[in-house]
Amino acid sequence: MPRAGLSTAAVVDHALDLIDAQGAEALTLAAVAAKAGVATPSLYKHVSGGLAELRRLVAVRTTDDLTERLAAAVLGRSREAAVAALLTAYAGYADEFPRRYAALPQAPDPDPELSAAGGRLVEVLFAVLRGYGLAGSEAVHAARTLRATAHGYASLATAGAFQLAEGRDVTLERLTEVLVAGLAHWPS
Amino acid sequence: MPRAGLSTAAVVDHALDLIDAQGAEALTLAAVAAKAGVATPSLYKHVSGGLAELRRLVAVRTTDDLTERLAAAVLGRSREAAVAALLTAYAGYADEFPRRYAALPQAPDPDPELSAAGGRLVEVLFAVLRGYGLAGSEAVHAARTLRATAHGYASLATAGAFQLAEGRDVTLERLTEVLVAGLAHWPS
DNA sequence: GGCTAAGGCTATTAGCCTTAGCTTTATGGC
DNA sequence: GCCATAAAGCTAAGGCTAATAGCCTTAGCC
Repeated sequence: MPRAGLSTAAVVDHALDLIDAQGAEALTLAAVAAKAGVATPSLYKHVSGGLAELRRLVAVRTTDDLTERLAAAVLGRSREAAVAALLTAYAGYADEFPRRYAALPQAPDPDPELSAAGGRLVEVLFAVLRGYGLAGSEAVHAARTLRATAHGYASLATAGAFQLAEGRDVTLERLTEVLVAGLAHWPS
Repeated sequence: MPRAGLSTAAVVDHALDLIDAQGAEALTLAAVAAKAGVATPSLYKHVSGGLAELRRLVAVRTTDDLTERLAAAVLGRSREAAVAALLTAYAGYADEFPRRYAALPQAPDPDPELSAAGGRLVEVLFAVLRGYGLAGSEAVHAARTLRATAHGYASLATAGAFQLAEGRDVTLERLTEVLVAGLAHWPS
């Protein structure tokens, strides 16, 4: 029995493929093992915590991917342009990988690694807010506002909540305008 | 074997109890049956679609409960007061039943009944927007903005994403102010 | 050449969902 | 008051999954 040459990262790759193709429900150790050409228990050599840890790893990977995109999008921009680019990139990621994004909240509850990934994402938001001269507690509230807005839109969009004929793009534009205006006249 | 006097609604009640107490992961037909004092297969008499349908029913019930709260909160208010009351009520519901709210996106994907429940919720938002003279397509975009904001905040709050020391209440205040201002000067 | 560690495997257990078919209870009409 | 029938429960069984235990083999290094 030749080695399959698996690794933790490769297992996560297969997991993401499964989720993207069939949704979070389809993420099962048996399915991942089949994709990897390996027996189910062998996965425990790379993902010792079993299914729960795999879900956690998927969430961390997704969050980090998203963070990278956001960082690239805001690079070299500031204020309105940065906020607009951020929201566009955020929504774009969710649009490109809807099932993956929808699977994010499936991760086990309070996890240090996932929190750290969230922290890295928030750092990008803080960087954008620096252009508005926001710091300290108000920057925290503004960052939460930014994140809540982006996540709320992405979450509803991927969940198929926007069923009326009106284009989602326009909604995102309006949302962006409201947010930009709100940051420009931040209440404090 | 005396009758347990079960009904679809009672099954959903038990499901909600389980979710509230132990999270969405704990929602299993076996556990519901145990709570109801019934053998597992008996549940199929009331929830013919099995676990998937139960999850769907839970989501519908939760959405309707939330809608009722929102409707009560905005009753007799308009404009800023209505928006503030709406967001407070929305966040309050998620805060009171965090696991139930977090379980919402677990429902099977495109479902007519759940869509209808979502539609009823959106009707409340439209009612609030009437105070702003918004109608037609712009009202749709504004309603989505409203919903995305409320859901984004609630979703992140229940997921434990707000870990810094700053109070969530203040964040919600800021979010409300931004939204109120955005609606007052709606871009169109 | 041999040792060690890592990466596979099979076998097994336990828990769950689901279907099928039987039995009992309650109810409504006569 | 009795009986037919539908609803509501049951047991039994099948199939899927995660997870653990214990074994075997490969790869690499001393």
